[in-house]
Amino acid sequence: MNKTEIAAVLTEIGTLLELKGENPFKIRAYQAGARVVESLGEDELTQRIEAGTLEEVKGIGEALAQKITELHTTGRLEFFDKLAQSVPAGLIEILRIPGIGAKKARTLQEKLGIDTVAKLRAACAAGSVAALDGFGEKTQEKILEGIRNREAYDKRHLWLTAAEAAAPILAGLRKLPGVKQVESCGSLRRRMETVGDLDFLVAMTDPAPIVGWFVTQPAVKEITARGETKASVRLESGLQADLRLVPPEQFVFTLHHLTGSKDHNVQMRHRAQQRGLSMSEWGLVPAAGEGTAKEKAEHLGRKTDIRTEEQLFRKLGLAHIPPELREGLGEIEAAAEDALPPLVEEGDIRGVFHNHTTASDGHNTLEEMTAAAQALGLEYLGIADHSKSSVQARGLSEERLVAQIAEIGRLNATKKFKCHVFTGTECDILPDGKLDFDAGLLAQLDYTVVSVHSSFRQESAVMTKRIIRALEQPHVTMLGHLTGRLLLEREAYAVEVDKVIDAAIANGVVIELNANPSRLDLDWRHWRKAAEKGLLTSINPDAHGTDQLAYHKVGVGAARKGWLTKDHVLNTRPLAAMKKWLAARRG
DNA sequence: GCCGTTTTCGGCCCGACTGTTTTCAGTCG
Repeated sequence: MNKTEIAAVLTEIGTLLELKGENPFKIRAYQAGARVVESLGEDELTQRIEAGTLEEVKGIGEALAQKITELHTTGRLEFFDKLAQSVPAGLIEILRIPGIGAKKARTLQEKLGIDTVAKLRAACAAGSVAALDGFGEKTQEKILEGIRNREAYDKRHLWLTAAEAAAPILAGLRKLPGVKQVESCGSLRRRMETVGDLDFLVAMTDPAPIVGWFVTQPAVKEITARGETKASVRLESGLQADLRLVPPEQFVFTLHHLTGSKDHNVQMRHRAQQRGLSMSEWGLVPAAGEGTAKEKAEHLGRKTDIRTEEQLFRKLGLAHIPPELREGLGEIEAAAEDALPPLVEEGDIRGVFHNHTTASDGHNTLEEMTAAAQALGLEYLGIADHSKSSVQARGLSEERLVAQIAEIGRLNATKKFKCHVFTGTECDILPDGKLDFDAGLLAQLDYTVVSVHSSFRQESAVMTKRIIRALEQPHVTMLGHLTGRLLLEREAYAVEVDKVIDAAIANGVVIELNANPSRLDLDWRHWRKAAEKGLLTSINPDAHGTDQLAYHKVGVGAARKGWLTKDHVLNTRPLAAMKKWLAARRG
């Protein structure tokens, strides 16, 4: 089993234990274990299992190490099989209905024999759920509503979709009287590739009008909770949006808390404890003494001199950790040693490669794309239309590509645009690893992106060999969307990413960070290690229209999550340096 | 089940909101 599959089993064990009413801390240990396994490299996991050093990893003890090893080597786990048999499969689905936790799910099963969503719906319709102790009419109605909406509500949303939904709400909140500070938190602020819900935090003096404004926004479909300092709504798109209101002196603590991630927060609280402090959304207060964290924070509130996250981190002896890095993957250790990298920024991007025009499946002409790139302040634009085998995308024949090279040459010569256009292609990697164009033609281009667009279902070893073979061909500049995933739509194809990374480094090939919001491929989780090994990336919008050229900004978010600096990103180089680099690469 | 510069046992975050209660349990984040 690979690490993703193992992590899924550990997570499911956690869920099953929850349904059995097990010790909550044991459940948390399995969930934490799953996250730790997911964060390890595939190679590292294998090596540790072989060397028996799995227990050295924080969060994995004797029991988890044994179970992970069994899963990795045999692909099965007796403990899990027995556990799964003892819990009806339908209960897990019932647990996903909002308002139903482990306790309620168990009650439903024990008292009414409910172990599927269908039975639950029938019981609600018959009114027998409302008659249970601890349940009532409203709960029953909420469950029915939850069953009706679960598809839309379960869904996560692309980062850009969430960002676009959040923008008008943020802007509106900022304009309200009495509002001092506003920020969106959670995975949106951490720039995760997908977002489950929106979290808005407001520093203010009078909550009532703000809550009133929030729940009456045009995009609001349903109000799910409305209190003094909190409100939750469901937007038309299915996105949930939460609002939190705090006094100004508490803002920074709640901002950090709601930004997360959970793992990061756990580690931060631990660090605070080591310093005799207690950290929470309420404040950073002495751990000793009577009273809750909230009471102490309220008592100290006006006296605290911490107003920014920089100050909050400094109080714990840490350099400022950008939100993108707060995943509990070593950022606190690095911040303690002042070893956090200076992350690449949107403004560092000087030009973009891998863009399409109407010559293949783009929506805008060469000139329109160039004008749009210039309007974005970019110094250069790389065209990379599809090659002949991508028939569905009107891939260019050799003749049409030669004609396009000439056309781009003429456009550059007119000096009509300050933005320079580089000639290129997105050349198909054929199923056997050969390229769709021969080396003679590729040599005439400024650069070549090679990508897989067919035979997605090849075995992992075959796919890996196929891609590596392509990287070894002359005149290959970059590898496009390494795994071919489409977020929330299509899984990555089976491929050994680490081996492809090593081959790219060996052949001096760049691996793109495809910045299309549905791709963000190669995934940010790989970049830190890959960059340390010497891999270079290019943040490519893969724009199929002028409106998509700015996708590189989304890609910068993913690059930042991957700990990348300006030096790791090829297209932060100015035009002259870029020309020189490409010329040297062509040899 | 994990962890330890309070180290092998006893913690492990905790408060808001809801719906059900009649003082609180369950869920959620």
